[in-house]
Amino acid sequence: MRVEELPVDERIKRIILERGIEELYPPQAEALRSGVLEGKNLVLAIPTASGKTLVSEIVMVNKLLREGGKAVYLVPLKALAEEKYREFKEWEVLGLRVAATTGDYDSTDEWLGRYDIIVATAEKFDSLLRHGSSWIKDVKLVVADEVHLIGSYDRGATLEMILSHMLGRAQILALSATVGNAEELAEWLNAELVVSNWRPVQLRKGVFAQGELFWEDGKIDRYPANWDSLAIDAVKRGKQALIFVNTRRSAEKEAVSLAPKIARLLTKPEQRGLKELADSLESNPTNEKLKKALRGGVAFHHAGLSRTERTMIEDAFREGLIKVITATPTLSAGLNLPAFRVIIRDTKRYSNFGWVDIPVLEIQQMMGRAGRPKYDKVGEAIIVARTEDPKKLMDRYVFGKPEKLFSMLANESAFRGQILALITNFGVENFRELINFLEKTFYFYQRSDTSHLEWKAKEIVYFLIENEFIDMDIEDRFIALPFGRRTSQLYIDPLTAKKFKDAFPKLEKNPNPFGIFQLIASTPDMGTLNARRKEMEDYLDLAYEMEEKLYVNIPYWEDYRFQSFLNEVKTAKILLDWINEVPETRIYDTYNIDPGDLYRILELADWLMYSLIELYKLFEPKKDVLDYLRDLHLRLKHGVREELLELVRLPNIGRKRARALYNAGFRTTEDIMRAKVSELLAVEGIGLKVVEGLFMHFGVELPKASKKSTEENRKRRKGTLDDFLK
DNA sequence: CGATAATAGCTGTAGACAGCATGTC
DNA sequence: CTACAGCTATTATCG
Repeated sequence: MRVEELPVDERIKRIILERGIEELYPPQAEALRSGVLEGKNLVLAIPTASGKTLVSEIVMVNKLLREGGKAVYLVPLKALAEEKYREFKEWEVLGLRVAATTGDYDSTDEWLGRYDIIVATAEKFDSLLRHGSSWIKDVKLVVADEVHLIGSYDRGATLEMILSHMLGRAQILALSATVGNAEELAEWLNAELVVSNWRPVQLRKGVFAQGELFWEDGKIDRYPANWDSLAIDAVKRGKQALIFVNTRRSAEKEAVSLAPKIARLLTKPEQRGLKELADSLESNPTNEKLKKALRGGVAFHHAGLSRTERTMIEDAFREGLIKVITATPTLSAGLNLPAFRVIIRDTKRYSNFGWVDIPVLEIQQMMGRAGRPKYDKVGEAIIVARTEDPKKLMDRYVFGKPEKLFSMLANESAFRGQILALITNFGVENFRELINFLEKTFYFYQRSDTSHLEWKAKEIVYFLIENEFIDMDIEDRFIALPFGRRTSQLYIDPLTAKKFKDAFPKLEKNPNPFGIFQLIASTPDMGTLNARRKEMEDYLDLAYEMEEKLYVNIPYWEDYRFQSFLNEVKTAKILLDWINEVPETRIYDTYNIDPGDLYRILELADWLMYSLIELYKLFEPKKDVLDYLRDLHLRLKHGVREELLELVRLPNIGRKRARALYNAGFRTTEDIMRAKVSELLAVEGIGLKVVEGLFMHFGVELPKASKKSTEENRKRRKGTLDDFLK
C-alpha cells in the first residue's frame, strides 16, 4: 500500500512522506486495513523492527485529529518511554502535545491533562488510574507495546488489569511479539488479529557446533572450532555482532577475551575514538574491565553498569565504533539495538528452580535483533551448541513455535495489590462485584475453572480485612480504610505496608538507621542482595552486635528465613555505609556489587522510606519521630552524614558539594550567606551557576560582572534534552 | 621433605516497575 | 533438576 492511498488525514501522510517513506510494509498495510482506523481493537503480532511503531503513530494521530481526546502509549521500560517520547515528539507540528511519564519524573497527574499523547510505563499508568485523575475519561485509545508481557511472572498482572479496566472504555491496540496463542488474546480483547512474520531485513537462522554452522536451509559453513570466530568473522566483514550470554561474569569475560582479537581489525581513527571513550569513564572495578574491552572495540552490557555507561555503549554501538557487545538479557527486550549478526551463546538460565531452558519467545526476540535495516540486506542469528545437541536446538528454537501466553493474575503478590486497589480506588463494593470485575480479565477468559482464583481472591480479602486495609459492614459491603487507600496510592505491596505498620510501635521507641534499613530491606518490594557463603558469618556477627537496634528477632540458622535475613543485614549495612559517606568505590569492593546494583537499592530504599513515612503519618505520629524519619530520608537521598543535612537542603547542593563546602568551613546556611562569591568559587565543585542558584535562593542579586559570565556559561551549554527533563 | 602441579570440590548465577516534589557533579 | 567458570582446598608428583 502506498502512503498516498492511506485513508487518513492528509497532514499525517505529508509527515510520513517527509520521512522518506512512500510505501508501507505489507503487515503495516494489513494492520491499517483491519478496521483500527475505524475504531476497532487490534492485536498486531509481528516481529520487532517491522514497523509496529509507525502503525501506532498513524492510528494515534489519526484518531486524535478526528475525535480529539487522548492516546496513551504503554511501554515496559522507562528507557523505552524516553525513546518513544522522542519519536512521537515529531507529531507536535500538527498541534498535538506529547508527554512522557514514569516513576522518575513528572508525576503530578493533573498536569498530564494538557497533553494529547501520553507515553507511560504500565505501572505508572496503573498508578494514575488509581489516583483517579480527571483526564483519564478523555483517553480514547490505549496502545500497549510488548503486550506479551502479560505472561511475565512479576509484571504481567499489572498489564492485564490495565487492559481489563480500559476494555470497552477506549480503543485498544495491542502490539505483541509472535506468541503461541495470539488468537486467544485477540478474542479476549474483542479485537481483530494481524499476525505476520514478514521483516524488512531478511533473517537467516542457524546453529553452530564445533566449527560447523548449520543454516536453517540445510547449507553448512565451516569456521574455526571456537564459536567466537563467528564474531570475529562478522567484524572482518565490516559488520557488528551482538552476543547473548546468561551471566554478568560471562558477559565481562567474553568481552575482555574478544577484545585483543577484534583490536587487530580496527582502523587508527577507530582506535583513537575508542581510547577516548575508555578514558572518559569514571574509575571503578567494573569500569576497569570495561575499559580493557573498549580498547578492542568490544563492550559488555548488563544491569551492573550505571545508566551513563549503558547509554554510552548503546550510542557508540549505533555509531559503529563499538563492534561487538556481549550482553545479558538487559538487551534482549526493550531498546532497539540491531546488529548484523546475533550470537546466542547460552540457551539455559539459572532460576529459582535451577537451570531452565530460556523460552522460545525470548530466544526468538534475541534473534530478531539481527539485521540493521539501513545497512544489511540480511541479518544472521546463530545459536551456539556447546554441550547441547545442535539438532535439538534447531528444532526447538529455529523451527519451533513460541509458547502460549498464560495469565499471571493469580500470582499472589501482584494480585494482592490489585485487589486492594479495586476496593479502595475503583469502587468495588462487595465480593460479588469483585468477581464481576475479574470476569473481564484474561485469566477468566482463558480458564474454564476459575475456582482457584476466586478462592485466592477471598483469602486476600480476609488478609486485607484482618490487617485493617479495608473493613466490611454488616451487609458485607467493603469499606476502604485510610491505611488501605494510602497503601494503594503509594503503589507498595500490602505486605510491605503491613510490615511497616507492625514495626511502628518498636520503631517509635527506638528509631535508628540500622533497624529502619533492615525493616525496609525485609519487605517484598525491596530486591535484596545476596550474602555470600563467606560473608555470612560477618553479617551474623553484625546482627548480634546491633541486636538491640533491630525491630525483629534474629532467626536461628535452621529457620527458612535465615538466608534472607542475612541478605537484609547486608543490604542494611550498605545503606548505612552510604549515609556515612563511605566512598562508592569502597562500597563496590567491600560488598562485591556493581554501580548499577548500588543505584538500584538506593532508588528502592528511597521510595520505601518515603512510603514508610507516609504510612507512619496515619498512626498518631510523634513529632520528633517524624522529624527523625524525614532527616533520615534526606540523608538516604543524598548519602550524607547528619552534619551535612542543612547544606544538602540548599539548591544544587548534593553529596559532594556539601562535603566540600563543609570541609572548607561553610557549615551552615548562614556561613554561606555571609560568604563572598570568590570564597565560594574557590571550593571544589562550586561554579558560578551554583553560586547564582544559592543567591537566588536567599533572594539576593548577584553582582553584575559575574552575572554576565553566568549568562555566557548558559549559552555554551544549551542544546541538551531541554524541556523534556525540566 | 618441600615446592609445585594436577585435580577434586565448592560457590554462585538476569532483570527492573512503583511515590513525590524539584534541581546531582 | 540438565551447567559451568573461577576459585580454593586437597592430593599427587617431582627433585
